[in-house]
Amino acid sequence: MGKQGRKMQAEVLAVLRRSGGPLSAYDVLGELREANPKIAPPTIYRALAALTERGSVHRLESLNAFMACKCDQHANASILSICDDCGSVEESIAPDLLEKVSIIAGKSGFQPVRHVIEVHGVCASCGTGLVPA
Amino acid sequence: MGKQGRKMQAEVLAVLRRSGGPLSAYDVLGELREANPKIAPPTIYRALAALTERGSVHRLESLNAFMACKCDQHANASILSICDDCGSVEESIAPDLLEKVSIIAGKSGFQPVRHVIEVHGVCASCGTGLVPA
DNA sequence: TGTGTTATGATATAATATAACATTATATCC
DNA sequence: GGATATAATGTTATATTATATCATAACACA
Repeated sequence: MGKQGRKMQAEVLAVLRRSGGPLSAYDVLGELREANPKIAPPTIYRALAALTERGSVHRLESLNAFMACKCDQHANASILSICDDCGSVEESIAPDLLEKVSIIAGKSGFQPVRHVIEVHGVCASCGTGLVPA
Repeated sequence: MGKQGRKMQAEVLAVLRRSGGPLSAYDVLGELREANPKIAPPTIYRALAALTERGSVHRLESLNAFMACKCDQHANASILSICDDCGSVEESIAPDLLEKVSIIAGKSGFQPVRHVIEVHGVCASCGTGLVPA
């Protein structure tokens, strides 16, 4: 992979961590271009692909965005709860649930490889007061 | 909504049904342009939005594609099993699983509104022979 | 060192999606 | 019916997301 690749990955990860929330690839690109205006999209996408593969970064498929993994225990896929009001995202780990999904998906011989579980809704702080008795 | 909107939705749905599998919005656009070359992307996206809202069509977030619902019982979100080899997609219905997902996502007060559950892997026919004893 | 392999850089462009506004159809009121 | 408001649709343009392609550079190792 080479040093430069790792360095770029570290920089991309740093940007995502600083942000705390999901960023588009072009958001990341924009930030890194402040230091180095010559960076091109494929560079970012390559770094994101490596980070995603490794589990340090999650891709939010329903948002076309990326986020640093917060749980530091990413053997398993996460359940991502996305607040449509404020854009915040929470991660939940639930290996048994993944297994249930796999079983259902696998009913007719399908072999699961990767799980995408995203839940859109309203987070606790945005939802306060919205639920009458 | 008007007659023309409904007609367009019917045509889009027909294209998706004929295909059987997932199509991108631009695939649909291409097909419909054979009959009417002047159709523009927003027309397709509006029809797809209406169909998706109604549940007749599923959006595959991890594929940026759309597919006619096959189960004709779409009160609940589906679990979509996507074969990365042949591109075929299977739908499964599992309301109890959705509820479990909701419970997990809802732990810290999050209120789920929409579930995205997609499983990538290899379908039965593509996987044949790949699993040694 | 030479040679094959893999990673990176750079350019361009493809693919996906929506903003913005003009136009047309539909409803409503008088 | 005609005037006016409302909402749906058409049209143009452009924004956003992602990748193909090929050139170049680093590396592995005989």
